[in-house]
Amino acid sequence: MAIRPAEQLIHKAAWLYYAHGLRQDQVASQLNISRASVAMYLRKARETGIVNISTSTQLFTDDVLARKLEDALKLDAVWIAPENDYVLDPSTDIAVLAASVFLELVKKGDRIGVAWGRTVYTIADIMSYADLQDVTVVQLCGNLGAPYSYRPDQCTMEIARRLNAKGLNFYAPLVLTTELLAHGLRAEPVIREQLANISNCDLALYSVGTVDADCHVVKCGALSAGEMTLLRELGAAGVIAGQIIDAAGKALDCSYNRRVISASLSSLRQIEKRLMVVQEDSKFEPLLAALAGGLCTHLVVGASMARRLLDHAGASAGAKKAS
Amino acid sequence: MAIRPAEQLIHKAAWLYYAHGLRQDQVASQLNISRASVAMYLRKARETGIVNISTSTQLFTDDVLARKLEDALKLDAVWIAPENDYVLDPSTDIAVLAASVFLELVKKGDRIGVAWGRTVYTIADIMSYADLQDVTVVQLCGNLGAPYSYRPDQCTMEIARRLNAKGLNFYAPLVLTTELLAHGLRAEPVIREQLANISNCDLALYSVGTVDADCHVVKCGALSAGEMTLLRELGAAGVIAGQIIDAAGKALDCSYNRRVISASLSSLRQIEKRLMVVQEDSKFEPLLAALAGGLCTHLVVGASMARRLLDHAGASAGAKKAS
DNA sequence: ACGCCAATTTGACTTTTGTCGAGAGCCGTG
DNA sequence: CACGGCTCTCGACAAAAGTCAAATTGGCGT
Repeated sequence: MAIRPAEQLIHKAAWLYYAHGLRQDQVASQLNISRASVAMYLRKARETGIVNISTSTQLFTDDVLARKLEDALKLDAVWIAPENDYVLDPSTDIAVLAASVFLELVKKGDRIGVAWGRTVYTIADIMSYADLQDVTVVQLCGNLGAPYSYRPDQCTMEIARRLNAKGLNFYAPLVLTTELLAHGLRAEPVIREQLANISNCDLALYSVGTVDADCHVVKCGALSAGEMTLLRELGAAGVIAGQIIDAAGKALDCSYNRRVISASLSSLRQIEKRLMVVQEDSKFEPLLAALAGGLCTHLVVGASMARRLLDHAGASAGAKKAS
Repeated sequence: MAIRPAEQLIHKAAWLYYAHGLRQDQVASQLNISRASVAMYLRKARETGIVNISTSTQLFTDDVLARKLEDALKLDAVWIAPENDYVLDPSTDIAVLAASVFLELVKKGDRIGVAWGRTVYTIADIMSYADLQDVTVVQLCGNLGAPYSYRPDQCTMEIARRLNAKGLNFYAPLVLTTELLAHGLRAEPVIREQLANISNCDLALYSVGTVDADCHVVKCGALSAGEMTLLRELGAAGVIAGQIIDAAGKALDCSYNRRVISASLSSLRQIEKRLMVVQEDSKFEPLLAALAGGLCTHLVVGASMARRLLDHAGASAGAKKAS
């Protein structure tokens, strides 16, 4: 192995600056380079993850609203991203928070299941680097050949890369044309093994999808808008790991679900920590469905969604009491 | 436990600054406090560990180890050859690394002192070619007529050849039979000049030798095994450029050292960059002696040796603190 | 061997951050 | 209710960090 002077220098600069607390000009004279170069190296160090800066997310769990939601929804932990007027896109806030939360939840040696979607990919994209030994990131559901940049395998690999973990991909289409074919494919050893191992995960990361005519699964071509309309009439309430669930959080009894290659809801429920992240307020009903189905133990949402959830929980509790 | 408002502010400031990348003045206006307060909160956040800044550990194990060693041993630079399970001979790795380090340290117009030994010769042997004008390679110690392939003059000439540099040899025996003769030879103009010029070197390359019964100097016939045993009882701890040093890195007061024609330790210490390369783990004690004697500013070792050195440094630091 | 291109490094400049003393608010006490 | 003693906050200045065009270096093709 040839030594990489650049990386060597970056590392030395980062070490002296962050671990030793030297100033940049001191680092510069130590390494016989200009201070400007030191500044550049330090930026690279931050970008490449040679140094990690992480902040505690305690603030967001200590929120009164978060506590109330934990109680109301019987969740292990809830984080609420505050609404900030200075940020253009509140959903970014949620993703940033989710990334931090995710990193806090990951432990050495964990096996992590990752689903797919814009939310998950956004989280992966802003997640800071870490090096967690023996962590394995597994893909929870099949792929779609769609021209989307956030394919399941990409989400998995990107997160694995950021954590310096092992990525375990799973190359099957998310949905097949016939149930028979899906059944056969699920029986394939390489697929079966992957699916069987999902319940051994320690942590899952997913969002929930809507069931609109222009929702994610439709855009990806897994379903046509017409089929989706039909499914909604049958009770479709949300999408979890590529599967349609009803308002109770159960897998909808439909041909589509039977043609999907993905982690079963029951295996997902066996994962100890199920981190659900919801960015858009429009996902209220799908989220309720996922919560009803016990598909979530840890939740990251925005403040407005949190309030809606709490109102809803309060209202239904009140209704129950009244009845 | 509800956190106190002050702590809440610290968390918020830390979050906005570190996770969101806002500037301090933006954080200040967001929280309706002055920027000065923000700066103070951020310091508190770092001090109390609400934000964590860490340099990557697993991913750059060897680099981190090197930085720690630099700190512990007060060296200018340390390089650590990683341990690869797939390489049969780890010492080759060290030599390869040492050769590139050496080439990096050489500057135009430098004068380089080269000692001798298997390590140095191995380095010379695998060193890639370079064209360094005005570089002069000088021999640090006298020759031995032994049938070894790595005589001091060979090491010097080989390195000079590789660098396309001028080699300055020095034809005197390493050790003479009487102190008087050694004294006389050292006074010879041609020898004296060479020795006097050693402190003008910019870079030195050497390893350290052991003081076993079958060590290098014994094998070369400079000393008999019996003499070496005696010397070890007198405190011999290692061999540098043909001279015996004690555990403190000082030249051992003995007849042998007085009969040696070599660069004095004090002249070696005047060389700005002293690159020491140690391949064998068995050279631990000799290396400690050389380090104690300040005979090394740049160090290339293997990972296991590095760990031993760090353990030792940590232990002695602990002992000092305890006493 | 030569000159050209890309990448790196630098010095000078701007912006951002750290620090310090002054002052404002708060609370228990006389 | 006025008064110290206390902490917290602010404004202004000094120090440090970030940035960018220009210069240098090193590699590569002719």
